[in-house]
Amino acid sequence: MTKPSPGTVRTRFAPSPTGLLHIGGVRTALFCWLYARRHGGTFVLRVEDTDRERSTDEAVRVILEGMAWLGLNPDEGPFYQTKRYDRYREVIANWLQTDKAYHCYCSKEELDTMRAEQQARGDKPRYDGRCRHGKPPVAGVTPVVRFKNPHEGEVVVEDAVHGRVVFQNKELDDLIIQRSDGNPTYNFCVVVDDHDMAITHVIRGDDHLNNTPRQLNMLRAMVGEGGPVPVYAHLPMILGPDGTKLSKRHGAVSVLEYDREGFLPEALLNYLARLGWSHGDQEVFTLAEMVELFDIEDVNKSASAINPDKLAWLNQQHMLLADNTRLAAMLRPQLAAAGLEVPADTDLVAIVACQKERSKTLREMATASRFFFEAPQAYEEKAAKKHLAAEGQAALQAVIGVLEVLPEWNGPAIHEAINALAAAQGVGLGKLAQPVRVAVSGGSISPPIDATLAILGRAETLTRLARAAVAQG
RNA sequence: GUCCCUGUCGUCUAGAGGCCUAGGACCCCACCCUUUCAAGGUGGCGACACGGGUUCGAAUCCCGUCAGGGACGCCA
Repeated sequence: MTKPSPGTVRTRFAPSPTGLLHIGGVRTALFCWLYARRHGGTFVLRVEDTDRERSTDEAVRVILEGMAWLGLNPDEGPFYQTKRYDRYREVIANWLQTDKAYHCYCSKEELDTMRAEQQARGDKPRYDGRCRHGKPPVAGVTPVVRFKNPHEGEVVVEDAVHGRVVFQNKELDDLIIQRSDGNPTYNFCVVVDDHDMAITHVIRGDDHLNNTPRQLNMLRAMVGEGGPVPVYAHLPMILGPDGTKLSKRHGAVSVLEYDREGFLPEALLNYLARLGWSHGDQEVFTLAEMVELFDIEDVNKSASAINPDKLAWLNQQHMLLADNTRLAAMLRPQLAAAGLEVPADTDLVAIVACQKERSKTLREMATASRFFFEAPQAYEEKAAKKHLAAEGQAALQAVIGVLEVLPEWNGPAIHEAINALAAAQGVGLGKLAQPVRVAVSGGSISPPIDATLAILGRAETLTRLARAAVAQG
């Protein structure tokens, strides 16, 4: 395949708002977006809402908000198919007139019977074309419109990820392009839109590979035999962690849920990019690197299961890379969701700085940071037993002694003071740090004690130490 | 049932006939570092679905089998 020249590439992401946008759709959107960015092209967003029964405003909202959150902004659109009905009717009228389509009066029951018979014979169920050569209108029945698919020959799909795939026209049938209620159908609208929007690369899930020959036949009805057709690229499916189809139980949740759970958009995107695509041994990619390195030719053919552990790991990798001020702003809503009030003078950036290497997500970070905002209600039993007994009490008193008189309250000063005390007493740092940790955090886990106390402030630190120093019997 | 697609560690992947004793990553385990937890470092466990060909040589090419998935709607 020849490389597209700059500025000519046009890709589209065409979700249908019948379910909430989940990571399967996001991966498709990402590859479309990356390909357009990589080749200096145009990324189009088109909402395929011709199924008016099942499309919801909520689903449309999730698509728009989700893509905005991820930064996958369209260069054109969103377009809505329901706003293009005049155009679809125009094409259908033209096809009816030029004998490329015809009215079909078959009832649902009739079609069901026909399919049942075919199944019983071991045939592939397909419309047998009984109305194809003109049948008198049936009174009181509004006909559907069917496309006249060629009977002979084959359709060749030159797929960018699967290679050449050949279908026989005799396997296809005359599909309905307009329902009896007048609404056009999916496969038809896709063809008209991809043509009208001058899409050069159709990148979508490989569940659409089987639709491609029908679409190619209709496209040729529009542009003629030698007319331009887009490059097709059918991406492998994404499966749930157990290797089965993505479902509500695992993974098929709204993409916005990942925001709520404290994932970074670039981490999700990085994770999704590595599903079916790779660049040597590299695991962590910035958005810029993905744009620079991505190519549809390097995409795999086989389906892949999502791995929540790896997503979490990648999220931490990206937090480590991210700017602390930005992370602090993202941490705020997580703290609020955890029911914590953040005083105006809190140094969230300092909290982020010491927590990000010990958190997989921002939600985890919020949870682990609770004690910065609330004094411990109780001490973790095991930790208290071990560190707040007689020996611990003495350690706390000694620490209180040096911290009370510390001239400056900052990390290095605290570090030095406690180190000096440990040296003077001839004990390891742990002997002092652990009791302090339990006293201020309520448990045995926290960032380094000097950073922790610096953030907490002198007054709060001394209050908590004093309380712990007498708390245990 | 018919047609189409896919098959490398548990998972994501590298691999374009000799660089493969099959590499990396997540997970798990051990050790190092260490003030706890992490992060980081080192090492370990662990795969070419099966059977036939082609070839001096096959994870790689061909055929078959098996397994998984998709499509077959007045859903998209």
